[in-house]
Amino acid sequence: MVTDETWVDTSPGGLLHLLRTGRAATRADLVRLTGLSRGAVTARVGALAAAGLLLEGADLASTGGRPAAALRLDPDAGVVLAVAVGRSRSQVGVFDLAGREVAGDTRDHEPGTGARDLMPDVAARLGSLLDGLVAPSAPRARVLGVGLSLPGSVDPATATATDAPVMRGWDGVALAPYLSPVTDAPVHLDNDTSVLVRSELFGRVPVARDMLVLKASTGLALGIVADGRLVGEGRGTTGELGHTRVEEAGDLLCRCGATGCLETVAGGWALVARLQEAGRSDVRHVRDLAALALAGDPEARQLLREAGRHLGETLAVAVNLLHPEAVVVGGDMATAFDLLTAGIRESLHARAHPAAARALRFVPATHGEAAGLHGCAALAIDRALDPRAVDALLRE
Amino acid sequence: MVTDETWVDTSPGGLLHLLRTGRAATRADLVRLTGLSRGAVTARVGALAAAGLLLEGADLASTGGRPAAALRLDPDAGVVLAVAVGRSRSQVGVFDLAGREVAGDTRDHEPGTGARDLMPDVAARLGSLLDGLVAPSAPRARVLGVGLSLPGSVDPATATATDAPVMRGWDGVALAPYLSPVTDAPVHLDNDTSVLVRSELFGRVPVARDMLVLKASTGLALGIVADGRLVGEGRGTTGELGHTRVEEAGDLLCRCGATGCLETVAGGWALVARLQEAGRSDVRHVRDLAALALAGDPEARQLLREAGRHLGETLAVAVNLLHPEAVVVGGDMATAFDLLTAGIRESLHARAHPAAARALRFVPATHGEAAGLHGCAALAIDRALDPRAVDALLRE
DNA sequence: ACTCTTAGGTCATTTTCTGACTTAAGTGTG
DNA sequence: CACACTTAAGTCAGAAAATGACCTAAGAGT
Repeated sequence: MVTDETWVDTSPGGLLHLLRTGRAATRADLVRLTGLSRGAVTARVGALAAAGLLLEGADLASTGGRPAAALRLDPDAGVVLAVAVGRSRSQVGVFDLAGREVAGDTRDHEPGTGARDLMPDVAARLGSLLDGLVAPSAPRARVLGVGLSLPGSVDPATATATDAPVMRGWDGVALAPYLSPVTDAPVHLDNDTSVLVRSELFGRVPVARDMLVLKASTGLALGIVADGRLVGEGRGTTGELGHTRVEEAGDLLCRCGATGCLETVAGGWALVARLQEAGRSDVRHVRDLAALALAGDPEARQLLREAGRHLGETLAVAVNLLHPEAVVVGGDMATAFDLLTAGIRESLHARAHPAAARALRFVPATHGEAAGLHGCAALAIDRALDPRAVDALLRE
Repeated sequence: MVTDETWVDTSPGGLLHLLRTGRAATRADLVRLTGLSRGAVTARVGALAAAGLLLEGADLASTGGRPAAALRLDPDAGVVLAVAVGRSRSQVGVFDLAGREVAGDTRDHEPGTGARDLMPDVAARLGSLLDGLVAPSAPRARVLGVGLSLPGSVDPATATATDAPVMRGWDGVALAPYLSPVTDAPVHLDNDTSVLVRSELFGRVPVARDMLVLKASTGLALGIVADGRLVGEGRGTTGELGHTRVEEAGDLLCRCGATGCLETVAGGWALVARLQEAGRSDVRHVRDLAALALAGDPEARQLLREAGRHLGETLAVAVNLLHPEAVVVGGDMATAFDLLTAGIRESLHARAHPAAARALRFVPATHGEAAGLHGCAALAIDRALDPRAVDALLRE
């Protein structure tokens, strides 16, 4: 194995990538980082600017000499579409290339709604969002890609769900065709947790080079970032956390059909079920549960904290194995961040290596409720502005 | 994040890397893989051959046209030294650049022997191994590097152990100076498990792009390979498996000072202790235990199988999280591979996702008892023949 | 014997990069 | 407040490197 972490892509697309990810901001930075000569950098930057991808911003503060001109991607060089489909909710949005939401729409649907029913609706909503945009003259022409996420395993190559037990009516359905009325830009599908991880890594030097991204929602999943990269990127699956058998779950029946899964004691669906059994029929969704807890409901608080404790026990193995610096908490339960992490911390300190547990920081997902959607946008943008894609664009 | 898995290093060193790792064997392969023109490849191959790094082997079988000339690294362009220090044993060796052991020596030492006592001995043994070599005229001059491994955490940058609770007398001692009488080639230190993983990845297309490498020896550790790369490479630590608290261990006191660690029910030291308590004072080491089990001793077999079961329970979390294709089993317990994996399989099927567990293959470590040592050699070779190092060499 | 296929070398042309020179635009100082 | 100093960035001739058309080599198939 070669430690090529010092390697930098010196192609024009590579330079744009350095600028996009915040590792460089000026031509001088690029010269330093790439080892390229000033001339070569000037030429590449010129080409990127000519292609309308790069903007020369205001001068930065001087550091004792001539102030550098800030370079940045032109966020309006195009837009991407983002679609995050959940069990009972779908979010769609239009994003600029800086990853900012330009327009968006969230709608609930009946759990169990299949692709054939939901996707035309998604396409229609995307279409009207695009039509509603004022600024760009011909917005549809400038759609550079679509990022789509689903719970469960997907095949990114064909943009098809492959194993989505929670999403009946999606397995094996090719999703790209549904979007053809809106755009013929490439459609990228990934797992909902992968996409959550992406939203944390997008366009900046990440919080930590090694971290875990917990998606605590209806189900439980874990994304792993090692050396600043998403582990298993492009495989369309992420860490199954929810269906590991744990002692405390005993013989409780899980929605996956097995018994004793972690989800039965710490998954959102199980917590909601527990409240409902206790007569709280107003609680229909994890979001309701989290809201109740935030409002001070003792039962909900107790449940979430307990869930955190159970979660922490399994998480401890991951922490020991990977020695991450941080745990990012996303998903619907993350609304009650403090409660959940308090529980996790508790059992982590009991179960994991003391040094590893102590050093751990807990951070809420950057974009909160819309983190998944932002991740979908990040997916599409990263693909559209992939160094090699940009190079190909410039060659035209 | 950019999926640069399709990226290939087209520098001369990059070509050598492609040849070394078995992804290319002929000039034509290199042309196909790199997209470089024939001329460019010819020039680079020529330069590598002129530097004495590359050998033109016999012609390969024709595939309907002129047979291709096989290119391969000259395995005798240099040697590397390998040193694997364990709790009670040190292995040293001289390896050619193809990773073949040219000379080696294994010696037991008193557990607890410090660096100050052992390292001069290691250096002396390396010196006499080198002196004993017949083939190369001036062998010491051709030592391209030293690979060294220790149990516990290390700082690769300074070649110093940072946290080796099992290895008192090694913490904070810079190891490179001890080897200066033998060679002034660079000394590379890594964790024993990292090095085990390296031995699996070295010089070939790996068994699986995603796999776990279990080191089951006195202690328990896990190396993770995702997308063909060692996760956390260069951090000098690997997956702590042994010190995760598990239910079954109850309040058993671990050698780390805590209670309830997995090691207390599945670590080699604990199994040996258990046999000794039962009056089997002839069993002093995990190797004795494994040997007994292989010889049919029912008590030893029972213990190993049980250890496998405990191990599998924690391993299940890793399997669910990472969906590996294979688990490579190394370490002293791996001698009793069948017993151990039978136990692991059992609880894995009970605890992990059925699909993930079913697809899993169990494979013994390629180099058996000497896997760690081979890994040390692999470390030194990979560093010495790193594309950028080779490029630098050619520029001279 | 011949044609086809694949491997591999050669070299003039083209592409690309460097590196010295120049301009620009700020800071600090006597 | 002129003047040296520092940092940023553009320009272009010369140097370096890659390409791609053309060539030879050496087997298989018929």
